Amino acid sequence: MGRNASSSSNGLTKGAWNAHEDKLLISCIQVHGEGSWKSVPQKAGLNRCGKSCRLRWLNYLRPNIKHGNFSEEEEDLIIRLHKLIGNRWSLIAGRIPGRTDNEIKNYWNTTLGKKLRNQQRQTKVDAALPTSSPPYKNDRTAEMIRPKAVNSTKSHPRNLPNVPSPSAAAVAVEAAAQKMVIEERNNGAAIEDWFLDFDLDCLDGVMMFREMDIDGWI
DNA sequence: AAAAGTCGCAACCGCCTCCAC
DNA sequence: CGTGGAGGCGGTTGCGACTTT
Repeated sequence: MGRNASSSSNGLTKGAWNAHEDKLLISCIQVHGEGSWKSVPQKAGLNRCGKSCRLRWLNYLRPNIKHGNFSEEEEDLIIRLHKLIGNRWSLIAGRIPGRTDNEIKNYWNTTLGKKLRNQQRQTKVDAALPTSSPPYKNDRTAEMIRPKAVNSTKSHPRNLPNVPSPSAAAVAVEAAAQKMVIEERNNGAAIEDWFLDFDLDCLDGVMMFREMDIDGWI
């Protein structure tokens, strides 16, 4: 799968990696560590650019990377995180041990996104039928928002979720997400991580409120 | 059996931020 | 303070594998 090996205009090899190249890269990193990627090709004796080496290592060769099907728990977590923070794949990947941002992104673009769109469509059909169950009931993904692609979310820090009113928990999520933006700018990843935990708790709160609302409790 | 269509995923591209100078 | 290079990220592409007709 992937692309055939070919040479770029600057003479560097492009396309699919072969077993020999993988071996060279692995042994280089075992010896020198994940230091400066620019110097890795030279150290490893590879005719690749540093970026390509980095990508190959991070997405495929790195130890403890899980390959294969996503579990239901992982799927659920991806959906929840995506709802919360949008297409920030590296951040999502950081929450799912053994999965890479690229893999999650691919999974989303192929399997999950499609699945959710189908569910959404089904929800609309159900909603149109007078005897159908209320929307959202037992469906955490009914309001999935797929943010339009932007060049870099670093310059557009958040695609904030449109959590439905009138839930008080929704307000809390919104506020926490806004705070994340500010704190991210000011203090970096540690704070972001903390707020992500907080937001996940809030998201559970939103779901609870929503179901209570549907059930007529509030 | 073979052509056409679809899917899945590794890898590339281009933009952004960070940081050393 | 401005600049340039490196690393990181998300979007997109290319192509083999698989499925359908």
